[in-house]
Amino acid sequence: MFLEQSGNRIGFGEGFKSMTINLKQLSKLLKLSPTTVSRALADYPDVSAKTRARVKQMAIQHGYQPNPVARRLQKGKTETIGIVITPEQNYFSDTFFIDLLSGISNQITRAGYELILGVASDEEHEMQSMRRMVEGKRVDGMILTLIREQDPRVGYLLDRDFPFVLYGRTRETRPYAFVDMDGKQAFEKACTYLAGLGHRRIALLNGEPGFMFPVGCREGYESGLFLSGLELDPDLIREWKHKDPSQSSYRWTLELFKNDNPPTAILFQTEAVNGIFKGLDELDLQPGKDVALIGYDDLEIARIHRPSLSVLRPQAREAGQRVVNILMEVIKGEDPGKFQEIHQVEMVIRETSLPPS
Amino acid sequence: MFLEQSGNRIGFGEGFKSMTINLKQLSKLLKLSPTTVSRALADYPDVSAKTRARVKQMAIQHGYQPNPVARRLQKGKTETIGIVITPEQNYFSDTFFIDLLSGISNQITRAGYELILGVASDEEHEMQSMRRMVEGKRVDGMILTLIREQDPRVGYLLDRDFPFVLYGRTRETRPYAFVDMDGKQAFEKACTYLAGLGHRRIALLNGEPGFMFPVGCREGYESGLFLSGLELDPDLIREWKHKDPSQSSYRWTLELFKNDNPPTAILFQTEAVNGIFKGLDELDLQPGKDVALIGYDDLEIARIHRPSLSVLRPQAREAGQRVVNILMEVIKGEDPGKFQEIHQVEMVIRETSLPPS
DNA sequence: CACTTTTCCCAAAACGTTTTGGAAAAAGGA
DNA sequence: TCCTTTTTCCAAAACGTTTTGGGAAAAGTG
Repeated sequence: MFLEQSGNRIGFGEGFKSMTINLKQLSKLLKLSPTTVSRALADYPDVSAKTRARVKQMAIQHGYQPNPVARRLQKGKTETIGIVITPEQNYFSDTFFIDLLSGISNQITRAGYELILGVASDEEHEMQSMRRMVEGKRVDGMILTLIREQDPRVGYLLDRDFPFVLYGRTRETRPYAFVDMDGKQAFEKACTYLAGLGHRRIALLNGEPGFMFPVGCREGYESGLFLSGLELDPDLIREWKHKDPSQSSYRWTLELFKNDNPPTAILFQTEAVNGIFKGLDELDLQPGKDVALIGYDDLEIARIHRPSLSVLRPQAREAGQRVVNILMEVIKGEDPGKFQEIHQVEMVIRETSLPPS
Repeated sequence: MFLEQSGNRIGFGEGFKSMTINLKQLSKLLKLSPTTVSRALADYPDVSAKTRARVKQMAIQHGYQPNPVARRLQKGKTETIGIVITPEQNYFSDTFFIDLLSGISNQITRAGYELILGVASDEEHEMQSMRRMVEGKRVDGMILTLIREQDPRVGYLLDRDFPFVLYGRTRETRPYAFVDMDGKQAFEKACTYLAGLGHRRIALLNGEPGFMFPVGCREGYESGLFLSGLELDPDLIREWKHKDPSQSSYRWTLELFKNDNPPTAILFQTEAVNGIFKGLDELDLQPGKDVALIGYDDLEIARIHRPSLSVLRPQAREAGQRVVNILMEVIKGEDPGKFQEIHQVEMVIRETSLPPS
């Protein structure tokens, strides 16, 4: 094997002894032009089957992979998708978000793209991180999560026609692409289910206003009550704080039971479950027995706890994959308004959804 | 403002109306060569202060930012760092990991680099994802977390002299760079503290063998017992399963108290706390009152729970920043063996570390 | 003034791909 | 056979930077 080393630069990793071959070297080895080699590997029809096979074999043998940076420059694409998360995002606290991320990441890899991650401490840095990606030409598209009702990020991206997909929805009249869970249908289902068991006082411990996801939950709750012929009692609705789900839901739980006519069931986001359990414990109420509970999101704690928690379970992985597939279409130039998906949420009945005692 | 549009390509985002200017256009505007503009912006001394100022002002005015892809190609660097996480990694389950990631991300951004994220479902895909980054020339360096005692990733990277830094340690004789928490010192401190309160039967509910972090915990535990003049009783040591911390720690908690001479205190990783609480509850033992508890990692549950949990608290953010700073040095060609940091862990005494009753 | 040094700028090359626009050779058709 | 079509390949340009290797003008020096 007389492999000429001469053309082998140092670089792409400094101390790292690059044992990789580039297109020019490979073409020299094959006694072909770089053009032909490139086109052979890309399955262009204007290279004969015989040489194509020869090229591919040699490419594999030498472990040739086109340098992605060079390809990106030529193609005028970064082949990169951006996402920004925030630590306060307690959303992140369990399997749900990592499942979403897992679906996103795998699908991006499958497309030969890269996922770059920003971690921002607050809303301002979140915007800043996104702008760096967009204006710095570091990504071809953005994925947004934990959407607010009025979300400046969406306006920003729409204004400059930059490709993006939301996981969630926002209040915005211009068309945009999103994948969302049908929180409304989910809470409606849970609410009618509980009413069907005989519950008449069903409370809602909802997410903090400002974010979009509690809106659907509330709609579903109200619709569920209505369908079951129950009155809406504002005293049975409370909202936990996003920055501190446990503490705030704990306080609201105590509050709910100061009611003359306390609830026999609570609907809530599973994030808030620790506070609820603590509150009930303090009130000497048994979860599932004295108070029925259904949470939104199947976090680990829901399965672990005794009694195990009945939940509404969104399919995070699948949603993540859809987000990416849609984003790829939008990047290709498809009309974002065509891609608006609302996914069903399944209900998992476990031990905390019994009839009232 | 007569901005010539002619040179403005479509590309870098397709439908996205690029309102950005490139070096050539900027230099034309300034009636200077691209060379001079580039060098002015990079503060080379061979451009006069006057033109440098003029260039910078114009660059800001037009929001010029060098195209990172082009720069990377020329510089022969990707300006990108890779990290691969696994969802099963329950490590990920709370603030600890996101804090680490936050420190990493911010420091990387500060350096003008990018963080690309892989999400792998298991060990095999973890390796595969890393190889794609390394062999595909997609990153200049790797960050590794959740290190195993025998970790094939480390050997792989050492073999090809590829820059990397571990958060954690492994069994490997060749020198490599790492940032680790002093788990040994932490558990020793916790153990002697409990012994100082009068506890004589201190149990260790440790992480699963195979990973590196439980090794230090155990060493510290043993050393703490020794320093306090206590005997090591193998019956007081158990290991929870990484894939299912809550369930396994629950079972081991019950097991520990079948002992004729049961423990009055338990040291453990906070990840396992739910199982322990559940086990104690079932045994009608009050956490903190009947059994002292100190966990490793200050997760949200530790602060929320009543009684609140005494913990050992590693500084994840700072560690993340150090990992990046070190990685930058290693990429520059510095000897990795020079960078081996062990960070102290502070102990936070809350309500579950009282003397035995 | 003549020579050297310093200051300031720039043209050209390079990074590793893909695309463009042929061109030579082979095959087909009369 | 001659012309047309098809097949197969390739040289050159382009993507947007930074670096290299000067070179002209200005400033110093004797």
